[in-house]
Formats: sequence, structure tokens, C-alpha cells
Amino acid sequence: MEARPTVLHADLDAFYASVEQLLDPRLRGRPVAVGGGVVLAASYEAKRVGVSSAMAGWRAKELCPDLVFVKGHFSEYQRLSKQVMSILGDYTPAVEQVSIDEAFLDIAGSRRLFGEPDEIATAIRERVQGEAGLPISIGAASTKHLAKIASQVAKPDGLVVVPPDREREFLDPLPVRLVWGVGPATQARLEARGVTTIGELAKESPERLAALLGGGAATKLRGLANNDDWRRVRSRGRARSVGAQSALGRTTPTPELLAEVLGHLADRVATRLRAKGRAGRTVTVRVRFTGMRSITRSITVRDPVSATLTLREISEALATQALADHPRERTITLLAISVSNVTELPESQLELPAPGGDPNRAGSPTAVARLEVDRSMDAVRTRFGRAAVGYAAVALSERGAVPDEFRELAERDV
DNA sequence: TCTGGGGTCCTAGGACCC
DNA sequence: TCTGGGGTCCTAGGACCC
Repeated sequence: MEARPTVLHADLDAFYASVEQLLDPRLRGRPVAVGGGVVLAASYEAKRVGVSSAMAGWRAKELCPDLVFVKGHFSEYQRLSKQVMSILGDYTPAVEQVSIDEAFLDIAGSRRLFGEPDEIATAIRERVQGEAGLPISIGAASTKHLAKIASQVAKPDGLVVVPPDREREFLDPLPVRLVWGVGPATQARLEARGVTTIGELAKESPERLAALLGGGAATKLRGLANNDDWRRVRSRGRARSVGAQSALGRTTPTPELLAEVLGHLADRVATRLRAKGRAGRTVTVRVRFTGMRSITRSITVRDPVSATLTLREISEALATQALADHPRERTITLLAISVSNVTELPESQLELPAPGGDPNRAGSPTAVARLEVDRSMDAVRTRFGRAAVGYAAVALSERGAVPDEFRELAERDV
């Protein structure tokens, strides 16, 4: 273990909201929420009175009557994120971007050039503020986990360096919720046993934790609480699954509705897969009922799927089955498709026509024809934009959903 | 009026194979 | 004839993260 903090975690503060305040000076110092029906991001002025992301718009307004809603400048988020990541890359090649607004840096090899961790972190913060106009918090420590906790403690607009000889002292009094992997459910279970701080978690017996959380989770959590974190900073690989979902409000699931919504989702997912020359063998459909209860149905097929129509047919069959299994549920609130078991799209799907009309068989005339239609459509869209062409049933009724640009911000490379 | 949309990983049981 | 033990894959659900 390195005897100095060599991992930085850099985290832009209230990113989307900060960008809006940067773009429109009138918003500075005021509580701002990006979004409308639902809060996608909140400024610190809004967070202070309890507004948080994913909160229903009406609820946020209730908590904060002065709240200003803005629609969001999604291309600016993308641009500024790239600019910030590029600044980070000036200090080390080992940058692991976690999301649009967050990254780990391994600065073990940067000391000669740029100085001690606190000097590097300070320089980064000044440059991000000066060049991009955005506040960024940084945590510096010997491991990723600890660096991440340090940046959370540093927020907003701060820097926290944890010296290696004071890690326990730093960690022990903090709430368990700061441990990576402890969400509301785990927190509640731990607190029911009187475990509220990381120090208490670290002292828990392995047996008691395993009984409470299951063996795997217990081992992982004890490790993190004891600061045994071996994870390296490494650039992020490709996504292992691709999905899309649509919240529907309260809706009656007619066959027509399934066809329309799943058609749209299949189109999004399959288009992304084809764009990267990939396909997936496992298709999972999720149906959510009122009260956030949700179920999934999945199937793993022999030949990887990337044709829109094939994905749509499989999804409709799975959704229909899921609904048939729950005949008493009359209302659904969300439909989702996910494709996993992702591999390269085999060339054989185009080159080796097989006999028979089974669209699920790679190389069958039907399968080849479907992919050809898809490729033509992909090409038209590349030239004229997404709305230029689509399946008839997919002519998406705008359900007041989140704009596509926002979806794209969260997409990972397939 | 219960909150969007993109993901990852883990668990547990069953099927199937050797 | 019943028994073992290990490994892999698949499905469903759950928790978590940004």
C-alpha cells in the first residue's frame, strides 16, 4: 500500500444546476431545478431545503416555493463535461470516468511533475473553476472508496485530503450511508441493529453481518468499512447491457399500448446495438405496477439479437406473459427492455443465408431482410436525423416524457 | 400524485452435464 | 439402484449507483 494519498475523486457540484447558473446569471444564488414533472437535478440552494433529484416536481415546489424550474441545456452538459475531463487528463493518463460529472484519478506517477496530492487537487479545482466556470469537489486518499467518501464530505466546492495515518480517525464517525453499496435498505437493517457509523460497522462480527445482509454483501461491506479496497483506477470498459424504459403514468396495458411502447423502446435499444456492431442474446422486459412493484421476464435465445422487429416481437411476448402471470394487476406505470449477454454482431448473420423463414435464426432470409431494413433506416437517420423515418406504430406520442437528449447523457458506450 | 432513465452486481433455485 | 459432488447456464428478483 502506497504511503500517501494517490487516488483522487473529483465530483462536479450539482452539475446540471451549476451549468444553468453559469449560463444564466439571474439564476445564481437562487434555488434551481432542472426538469419539470420530475427533478433531474437541483442546485445547492434547493438541496438545502430538501429538494433532491428524482423528486416529483409538485413535491419540490411544496418544499421550496421559490424554486425556479429550467428545461435544461443538455448539449452544454455534454460539452462542459468533456472540457472538465480533459483538464483532469492533463494531470494523469489514469482517469476513470464514472459518470458525466465524476471521475477517479490515479496520481501516483504525477508527483514529480505536478507536486503533492493537495497541490494537484487545488490546481485542478482552480482550473475547472477558471476555465469551465464550475465548482468541483475533490477527495484525496489512498483508495478509491476513501477518496469518494472524502469528496462527499468536501462538498460543496471543497477539498478533503485524508492522510494515510489518519484514515481510521476520518472514517469512524461517518454515517454508514457513505459506504459505497449501502443504500436505504441496508442502512435501515444496520440501524435496526444499532449500527449507524462506519466505525461501528467495521467492528461488527462477520457472522452477525452475514446473518443480516448475506455472505457476499457482508464481506464486501466489512472490507470497505475497514478500508481494504483493492480496486484499481482503470478506464471504463464497454457496457454489458443496453436498455431503455418509459414511465407511462397509470395506464391500462392493451395490446396496442404494448406494441407502441415496446416498439419504441426496441427501436432505441436495437439502434444503439447496431451502431456499435453488437447484439445480445438475453432479452429482459420489466413491467412496473402501481406502488412501484415490478416484475421481470427474460429469455436467452441462441442467436444474438440486434434487429428492431425481432427485439420487439420477443419483448411483446415477454410482456404479455408477465401480464398474464399477474391477472389482478389492471394498471401499469412503466415498461422497460434490456438486452444483455452482449457480443459482437456476427458477420455470419449477413453472409450465410440459412434455409427457413425463422426470424430468430441467424442467416434465415427473414432475419437477413430485417437487418437490411434496419441498416437502411439507420443510414437515413444518420443523414437526416432520428425523426426522419421509423416504424409506423412507433410514431411516438409525446407522453410528456424526458427529452431524448437527457437519455443520451446517461448512455454508456456499448 | 408516490419518482426518470441509464446502468452494475449479487443471490438463489432449477436444469443439465460430467 | 441410489448416491455424490462440482460446474455452468438460465431465470427472477433485489439493492444500489449516477
